[in-house]
Amino acid sequence: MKLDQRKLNILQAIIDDYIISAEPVGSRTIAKKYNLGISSATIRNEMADLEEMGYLEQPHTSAGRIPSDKGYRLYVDCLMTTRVLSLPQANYIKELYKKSTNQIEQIIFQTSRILSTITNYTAVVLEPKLNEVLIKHIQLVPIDRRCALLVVVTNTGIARDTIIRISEGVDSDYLYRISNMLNQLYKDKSLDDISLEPLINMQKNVAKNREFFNSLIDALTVSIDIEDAREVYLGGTSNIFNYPEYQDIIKAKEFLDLMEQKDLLYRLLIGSRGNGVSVTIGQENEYKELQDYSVITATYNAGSQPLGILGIIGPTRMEYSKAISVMDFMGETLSQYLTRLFAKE
Amino acid sequence: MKLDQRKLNILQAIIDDYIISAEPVGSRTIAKKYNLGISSATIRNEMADLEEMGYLEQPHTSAGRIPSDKGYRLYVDCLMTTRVLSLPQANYIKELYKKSTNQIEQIIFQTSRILSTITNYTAVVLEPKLNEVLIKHIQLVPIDRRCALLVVVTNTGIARDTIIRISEGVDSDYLYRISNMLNQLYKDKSLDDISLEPLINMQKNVAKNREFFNSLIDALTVSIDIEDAREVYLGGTSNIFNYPEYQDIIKAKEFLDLMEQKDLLYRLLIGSRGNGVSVTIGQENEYKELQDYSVITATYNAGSQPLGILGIIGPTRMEYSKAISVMDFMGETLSQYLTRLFAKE
DNA sequence: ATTTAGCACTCGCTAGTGGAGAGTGCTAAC
DNA sequence: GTTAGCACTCTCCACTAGCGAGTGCTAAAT
Repeated sequence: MKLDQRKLNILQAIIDDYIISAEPVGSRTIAKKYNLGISSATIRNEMADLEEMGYLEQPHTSAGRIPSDKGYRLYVDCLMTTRVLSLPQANYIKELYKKSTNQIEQIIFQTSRILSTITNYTAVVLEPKLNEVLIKHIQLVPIDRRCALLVVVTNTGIARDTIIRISEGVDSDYLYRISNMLNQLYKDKSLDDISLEPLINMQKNVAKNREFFNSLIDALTVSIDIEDAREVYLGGTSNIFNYPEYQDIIKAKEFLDLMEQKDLLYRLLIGSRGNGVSVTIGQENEYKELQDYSVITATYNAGSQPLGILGIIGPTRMEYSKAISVMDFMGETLSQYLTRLFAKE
Repeated sequence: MKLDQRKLNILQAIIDDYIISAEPVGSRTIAKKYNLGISSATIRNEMADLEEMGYLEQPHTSAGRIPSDKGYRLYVDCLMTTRVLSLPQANYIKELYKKSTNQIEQIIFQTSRILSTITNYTAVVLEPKLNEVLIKHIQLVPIDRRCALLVVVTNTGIARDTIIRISEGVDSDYLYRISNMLNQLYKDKSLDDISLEPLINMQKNVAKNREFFNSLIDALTVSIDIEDAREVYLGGTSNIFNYPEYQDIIKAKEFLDLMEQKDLLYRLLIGSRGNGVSVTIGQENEYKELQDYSVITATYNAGSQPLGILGIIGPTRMEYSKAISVMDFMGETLSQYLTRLFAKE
């Protein structure tokens, strides 16, 4: 069977309609609302064909048709009318960003809120990470007699701090000397090729302060495991309730439980292919738990350096056209913002 | 009318039963299940009295009674049998803490998860803050030619970082000198009595690098506004769905929207009275949005220094006895953990 | 050879009905 | 003061009937 233009028109009409109404679409609706110049009977025949080809589904006999994941895919790739964000909307977003501080976490948090508010879906935003994270500075800061803070600053603008306990003989002078040494050892080194060996050797040679070194090595190990610490920011989890397909309390709970699994969200975002905007529809998702949803992701960067990923999660019956344009714009805007922040010159 | 012992016994039985069943409790149920030695008819009379006194409510004629907020209050203050956590449960919690790192945020996050898992309610945990937050260290770290990071470390073990843009003439040597100066100015000062004046003067006197100083002053202002940045950690938001009174999708959405208002949760926790465990039932809550829920909070500290607050939010029909014992234990355990971490000697 | 009108049939949704069950309040007896 | 008995109330559930939307098929029209 061939997918001729008429079938495509009908499919488009059905999906457009279903996205708005959330009700199975019947042949008469299409015939009346969309002037395709054919009768409902003809549309009925075509719809039967489209179902056979896998683009439509019927919830039960004598109901209208709803799009399948395959149908949505075709729609997203070929059928939908692509939009550009309206100027007022674009300005609105930019305006919101102006209120941000320069704290990276603040900006990312803000982004998740803006995204969920504007799209009405649940937003997930991954904290930035450079491909090559370099250590810019390491410092041991004495807090009181028995504890100190190890602060590691990277070129992504993120500082991590870990408490370490210190033993009797360690004073702030000593900490200062160790800080200097750590800087010499690790400054401008990539997180990936940091070796703890020099520290371990040192521990062996210096008989005293053994406990302190243990603590230090532990803390450093934790601190440089940046990947582990990339926070995922969530916004608008309750938005899912706006959609009739998730009025069911069981489904709602399922969704919320998913959203609390930070590692799942992390893998979801990380796994999104390529640069720019990417759409994953229902069963296309590699995670079973998410195969009832559609996910749209977009990358953001500083200059040409990819930094992180933002995404929205909603029902497969998503307003793809609007959502994609928003994601595109947000990725772009955030990139601009961060590029300016990190500007090399 | 007098609240004699028999009335109290009946009230206790009703509340105990209702907390488990979530169904209005009838006189026959009480007569059969709890051996009070009186017939259902007598209980009926007493129940009518208790209703008149405001301790019970009737959803509709010919239904059983449910406790009012006032009833729960009496229950919590006088009637319920107080429990202590069983040893296995206590050990279980301690075991979970052993997996934590020494990163404060990690510990607090962990706490919110443990709390929500064990109680089956939604947990909120406020990041620590000392009464007197002292700056232990300030450092400007060059990231690249045009931007640097201002890192402020406090004695609470929290580092905050803010990006600042730097102008042409500023090199890492210069940043280093400024860092030293900042440390001299602000080290061991309380956040409350930090004055930006010296910096502003400096900016006036040093004609060049005006832009850099602007940026620095802004960043410092943001960094020392610690109160603004106290993160509230949430756990188990979906737990609310476990309870029949929140099966309604509209109520559920309301709840989730509340939980996204970090500032509300912040004020809720901060406003909890006194030291130790505190229970707020329904309408007792000063925030209208939360008058359908009960909140139990507990403080945690390091030594004698109060640090922060943890809380759980659930239906007014809460397992107060169990919840209170868990909160008590968790506050204690977290305090011990942090006390050891910050131990002065 | 398509396209369309007509029609019988299917299925979900809704409103209405009628017990069953749980619980109350009252009265009168204990 | 307590209790048994009873009439009454109200919710909940299952059942039914009818409506409406939509389909697929057939036969006529283009």
